[in-house]
Amino acid sequence: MADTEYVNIWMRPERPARGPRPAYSRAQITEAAIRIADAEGLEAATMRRIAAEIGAGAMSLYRYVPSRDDLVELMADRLQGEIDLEGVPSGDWRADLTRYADGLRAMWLRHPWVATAHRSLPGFGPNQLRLIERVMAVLDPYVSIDESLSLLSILTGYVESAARGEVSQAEEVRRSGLTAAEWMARHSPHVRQLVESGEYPMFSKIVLEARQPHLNHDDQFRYGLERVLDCLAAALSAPGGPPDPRDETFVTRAGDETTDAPACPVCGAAVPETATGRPRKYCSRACRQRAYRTRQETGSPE
Amino acid sequence: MADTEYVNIWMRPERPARGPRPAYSRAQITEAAIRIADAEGLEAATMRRIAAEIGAGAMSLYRYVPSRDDLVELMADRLQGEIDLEGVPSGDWRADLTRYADGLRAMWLRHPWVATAHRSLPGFGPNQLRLIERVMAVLDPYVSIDESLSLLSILTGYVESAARGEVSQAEEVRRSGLTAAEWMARHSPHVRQLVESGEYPMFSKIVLEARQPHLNHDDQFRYGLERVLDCLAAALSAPGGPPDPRDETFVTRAGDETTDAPACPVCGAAVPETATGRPRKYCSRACRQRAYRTRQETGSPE
DNA sequence: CTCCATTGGGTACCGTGTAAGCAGTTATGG
DNA sequence: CCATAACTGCTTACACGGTACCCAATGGAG
Repeated sequence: MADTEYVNIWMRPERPARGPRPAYSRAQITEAAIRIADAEGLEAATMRRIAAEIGAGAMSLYRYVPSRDDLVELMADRLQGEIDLEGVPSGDWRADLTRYADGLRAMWLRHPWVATAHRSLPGFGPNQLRLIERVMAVLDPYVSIDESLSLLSILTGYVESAARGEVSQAEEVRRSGLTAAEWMARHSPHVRQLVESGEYPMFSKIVLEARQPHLNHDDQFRYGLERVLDCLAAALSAPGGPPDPRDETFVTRAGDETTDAPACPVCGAAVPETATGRPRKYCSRACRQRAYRTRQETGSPE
Repeated sequence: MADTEYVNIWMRPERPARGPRPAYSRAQITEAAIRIADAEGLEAATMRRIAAEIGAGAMSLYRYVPSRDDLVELMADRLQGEIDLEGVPSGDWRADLTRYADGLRAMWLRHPWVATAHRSLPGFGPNQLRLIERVMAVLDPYVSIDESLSLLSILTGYVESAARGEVSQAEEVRRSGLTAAEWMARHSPHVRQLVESGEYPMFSKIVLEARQPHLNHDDQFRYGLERVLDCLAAALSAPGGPPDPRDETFVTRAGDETTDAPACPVCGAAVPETATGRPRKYCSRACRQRAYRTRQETGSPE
């Protein structure tokens, strides 16, 4: 209930104006969490474990991050920052998008747990925003924004879907504690049984005839990627665009919350009552912080 | 420990040979769990909650299912069974795949929690196998198994990616307890701030100019789907068929397609062959027009 | 009939995220 | 200079999660 006024992790200030120097930082916590998740999976990155990693108490983390979900969001955005698109757009859209696709996939493979953390929603994190700037600029000279969004979502969809496939097998293997070969060996009886039943001819054909699944993942990926890029190339020159829409804009007026409780002067949300009955002016610690900073910056007495 | 010999849920027999009649069934439990997950999200489908739903004790479920993860797998496979592909393949591959895509997306929208449950790995469940049989048979007459796998993974990747986007917003809204309008209103200050900062021109352009994001999701989906199907169509009619995965250099060969075939001077894509065999310079009318416009603006003779 | 594998149910354990209150630490007002 | 407010990291405590283990009841096999 507390701190509900911040829509995002990104809207919430990291450091307060006064008081002792924080011993840690969001970046440090995020880094530790990523280290653990890389090694043992996202579910191993519990609050206690992360805190132990940096030598803090479990609850201390909540001084920096309002909840674990928010921490995961921080982690996800940090990951987006790993995709290096320096110099993009270069003028060669195909090369640029190949680089983007490779970078995105490589990031997924380095951090298999993104499959769990990823929300497919705009998180508005700084790294994601920077990435959007680069990638969206690639097709901008050729097509409309709407078309750019559509085409790039096809590309990103392909990359993430491919990466998800690679990653989930790796995760399965990791979780089972077996090697990849052992995993395959364990599953083969079932597969053989399915094939021998004769009920699944296409499945059997895949198992018996297909060479793709046994192929180098890199080549598999690259082949599909070329197909997708061919698709984009065709679309870049296609007549017309997406269907004509009409709708109101995303940026709407601020919410009109109606509550009878005293309103927080910073965010306007209802001020929660404390158990002690001590009157509060702000709805949360964070809002109080913000008010102080604002007062300091503006020199306002109140 | 005791049940390690079973690789899968599917390998484990549901009912023992002897003893009292079980009071419940896997199907019944799965159904109840799906009902709860549909209404309140996958995280609400706890063992205790599911058991309560069917009037059993929490631990009783473990007589039917070895773990919650396995139950989730049962649920996921049940969902695959909802995709009706009766009569597929019909001979019209494009219609078949459209039906598959629509069915897959509709299933996702009915059960938003698949985004969490889905593992992108072959689970070898009966419904998934049946689905594979139908879908893989669609392109089987035209291309190799390997090509079928590649192309269909592009399609499935697009559909799931699109559905994941729609669903995750819906889930976000559901979890926050707000209406979609309220959610947007809550986020708009941050968006506005980002736009007004001037640091993110492409993002701003999306917010201020794009109409797609506010478009009917169905239309958005269908537009991208047509693009993907166009891509498949191009691959199906590629000269000489798909590259042979056994060929170690098939990757570069796939890349060379654009240079081997005459390339469109505007977009760089391969110029498609016409049914009449009439030679073309540009890959489409739009590219020709674009080249014409450019020529006029720059005054270039060619 | 007896036997006993299997049933559904209950209790208990450990690990999770996190709310609330604690004793120190620091910046600020007087 | 001090008193104090605001903040720090930490500890305790709680509700809830999956599930290991034990139980009496049940009903088919012999």
